[in-house]
Amino acid sequence: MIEHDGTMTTSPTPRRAGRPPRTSRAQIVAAARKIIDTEGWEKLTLRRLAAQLGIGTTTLYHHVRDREDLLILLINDVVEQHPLSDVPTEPRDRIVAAATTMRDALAAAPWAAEVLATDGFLARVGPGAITLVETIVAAATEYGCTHEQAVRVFRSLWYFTVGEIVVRTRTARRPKDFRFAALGDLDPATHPQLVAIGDELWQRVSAGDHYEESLRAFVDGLLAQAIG
Amino acid sequence: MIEHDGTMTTSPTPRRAGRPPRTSRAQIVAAARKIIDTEGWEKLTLRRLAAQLGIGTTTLYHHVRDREDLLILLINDVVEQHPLSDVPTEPRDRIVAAATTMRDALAAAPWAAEVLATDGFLARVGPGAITLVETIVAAATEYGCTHEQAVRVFRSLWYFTVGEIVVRTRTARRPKDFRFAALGDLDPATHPQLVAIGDELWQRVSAGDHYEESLRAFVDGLLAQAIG
DNA sequence: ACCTGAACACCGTTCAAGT
DNA sequence: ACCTGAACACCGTTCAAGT
Repeated sequence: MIEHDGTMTTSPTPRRAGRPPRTSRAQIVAAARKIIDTEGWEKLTLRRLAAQLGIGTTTLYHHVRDREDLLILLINDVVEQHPLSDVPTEPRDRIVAAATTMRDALAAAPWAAEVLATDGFLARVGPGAITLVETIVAAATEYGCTHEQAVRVFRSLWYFTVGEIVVRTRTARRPKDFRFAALGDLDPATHPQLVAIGDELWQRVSAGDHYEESLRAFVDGLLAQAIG
Repeated sequence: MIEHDGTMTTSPTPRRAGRPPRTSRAQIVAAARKIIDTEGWEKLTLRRLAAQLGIGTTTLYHHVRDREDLLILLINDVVEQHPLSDVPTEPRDRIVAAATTMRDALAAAPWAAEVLATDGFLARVGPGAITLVETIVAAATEYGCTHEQAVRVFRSLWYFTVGEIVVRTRTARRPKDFRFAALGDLDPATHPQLVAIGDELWQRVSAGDHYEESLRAFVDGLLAQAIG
């Protein structure tokens, strides 16, 4: 059956009776990562993955519930590889560090945007991600938030992070000759500021990474609103 | 050919020579909305849409570039139906009003989450959405932001809004018996705050709509960071 | 207990041809 | 200029059967 605890079935520990498995979840994750790295994540299908593993497609269904389960498995793998290091003592900085770690892990998984837009994601996150949630909630509480306020702080930052990842992923895939829009072609009478800004500045700002700076503004705003 | 200006081909205005079209973009949008409303948005495929219109599937490709183009067409339609009303005079409130309008329009389009996670979205938004962008950027400028800061303010709020929509959509589709996670089952030694919060409070806070409140905190934080 | 091929029920998109 | 059916090249998932 499916081990949701991530147990590797190649473990030498004696298991339930029956035919021993030839395929482990660890092997599946490794093969999936190989496909993603060499062919691109869009090419990751259950059929290809089975072929890569040299097994029948339907065999995969003994190890993952469905395609979504596979993607979440991969996300948890990536999060596990991005541990929170150098935890700051100041609660405010700790929130920023934990959220930035979440962002960096998701940014390293180009398929995150698709997973985040599907059902039941938060229900299946692994221990690594849960620890980041605890870190943020605990820091907010330490700062003086009630439990309810702390949960709201987490959710707000989670929305911001998910949005940044979704938009970032889309932008990265964008063809080179892409232009946000012809801002210069807009009517200056109705859109004076966008015309004044122009395509060049817009694109330059969009290309920059201002996640942490905006995150800090958000944290400050949320904590000020909660504590006063 | 494809009219990206949204011109209805049923218009009585004389058009380029040739066989007159039997299908208009307006008809396509109407048929798509009917499928979404009656069968659910997941059932909206090009094949079904063509069947609904009583035309061949391939005929659709004369009116929309591809599936993504269709979805963006639908988004623009929804945004057009959610105009920004009662524009506040105070810049800060104007930003909040414009962002909330964006959110409300996207929340009314259950397929928005998928579109937002695909390529080239911002490049194809219609006039209604562009006006909301101008409103936010202009208000930030009026408050004292430079153009660069104003663009950053918009992008930050856009991330937050996209994330809220993506997470909200997923949560809405979630089966009734869903539980975020068994927070009570976590080890109190490693996750004391999450255990203390518990499933009941977490779910209650998650179910609530705190978009505008958090948005206001974000706007305050961003403007304070920019202006000091 | 684990693995399998065949089959089911679909997709989006392209192409050459019709009116 | 507009419309079309057939075909291409796939999908995820289920099922009954094998070892």
